[in-house]
Amino acid sequence: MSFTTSEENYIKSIYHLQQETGLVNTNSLAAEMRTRAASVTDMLKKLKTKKILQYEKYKGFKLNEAGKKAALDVVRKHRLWEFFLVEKLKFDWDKVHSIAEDLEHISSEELIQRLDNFLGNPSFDPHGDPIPDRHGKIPVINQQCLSNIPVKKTVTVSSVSNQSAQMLEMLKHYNIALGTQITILKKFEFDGSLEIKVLKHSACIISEQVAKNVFAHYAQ
Amino acid sequence: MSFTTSEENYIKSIYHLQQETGLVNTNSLAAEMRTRAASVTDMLKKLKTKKILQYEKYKGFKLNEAGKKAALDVVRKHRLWEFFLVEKLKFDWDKVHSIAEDLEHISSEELIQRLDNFLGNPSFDPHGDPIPDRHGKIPVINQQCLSNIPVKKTVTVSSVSNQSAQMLEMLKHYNIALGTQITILKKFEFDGSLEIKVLKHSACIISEQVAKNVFAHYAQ
DNA sequence: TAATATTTTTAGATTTGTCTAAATTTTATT
DNA sequence: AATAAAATTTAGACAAATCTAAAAATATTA
Repeated sequence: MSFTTSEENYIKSIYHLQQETGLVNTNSLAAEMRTRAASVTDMLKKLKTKKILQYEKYKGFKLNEAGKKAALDVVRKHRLWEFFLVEKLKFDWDKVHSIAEDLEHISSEELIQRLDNFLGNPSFDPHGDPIPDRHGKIPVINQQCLSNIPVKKTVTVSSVSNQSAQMLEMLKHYNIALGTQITILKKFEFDGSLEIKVLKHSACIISEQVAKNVFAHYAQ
Repeated sequence: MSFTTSEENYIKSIYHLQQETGLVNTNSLAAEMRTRAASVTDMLKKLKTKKILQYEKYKGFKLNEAGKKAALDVVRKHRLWEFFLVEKLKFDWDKVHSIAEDLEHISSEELIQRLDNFLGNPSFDPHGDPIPDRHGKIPVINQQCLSNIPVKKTVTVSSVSNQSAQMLEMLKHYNIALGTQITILKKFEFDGSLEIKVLKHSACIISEQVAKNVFAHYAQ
């Protein structure tokens, strides 16, 4: 089954939302996609006739297995292109999203398989997000946000959930990047902020908001 | 000025045709694009309002300077992507055209400039076609089809004008690729066929049809 | 040059994806 | 439970890109 660019964008957004809420509702999808609820309803009918959506009027909706596979195909393409843009073309990681949004809709199995091989079959994109394989299998990593890491433990940064330019700016300031090793020194109950030691740098304090968005895992 | 994918495809085809005939007419563009004459007329009106086309009803049409620059932008993107697909992803050169047809419509100046640098600013694509620079300047090469090379001269293959799978098959058979050195041994007046010597291979005879489609230049 | 053929354009329809405004259904609140 | 509010869907419109069929303009030829 093949999909239009617009269909793929809806599929991707539904997948994203249903990861968090199970069932998705019309308004939240409209908000996510910056479109109108009426447009969402129109597309839902189309996706239902394509048999990739469980959808009953007024009841909410979610992708079925075929729909999830379709979503993972798009996610795979998106993340492989992001990896390419950062690793090969030397883009900053916060500049690649919108270009990858276009590239992800190029439909050629062989292109993506060759790109995957050319890049060395990476498991995670430049933001630390897992890259599904061609069967839709997602690599797992035992990661936790910094707030949930106990004091005195040392961990390696594996992903960042807020990928805004503002967040990137903060992380640069703290010398935090993917792969950076961090030791948790102290937790402040008052505001949830953390004192941390970034390897090769002096100790510093990060807010709870930052700590909740930076994910890390224990040494492999 | 930016263009839709459809507009870009028309612009590219008009450019291609007007290189050969100067003025382009509706039916030949419809044939080239495998669409209907009525659709062409519709698009011509649009391109005229965008001020990139000289067009008078029933009189034929051609791109003006702005239109040519737009066409060269698309050609540049197409050929850079083809180069990427062959050199980096190891596609066969006859498999890349349709994928490059999609990639060429991704619009990001920075993407293309970075891709160009990543590829080492190539001057010619895998078919030997020149890659315009970002200003629309086309590298020139003193090339001639094999039929026009005098007997006893040795030349280097620089491009192939017919890029069909069938042609590729023939060239593989003759051990001819871009960069191959060929000596013209004899011309047969009867049917225009040529006896040639491909470097490191024994002499063979190619038809006039092949000779007219293989371009070559004298040693740099 | 008058009749015929070809080319090109117009008129009107279709599909996809979107929108606004109104109607309907569901949910929340008094 | 009745009413108000919120969420969702429907109805109808629009723009882009295409198409078919018919009309208009141009070119060919007898």
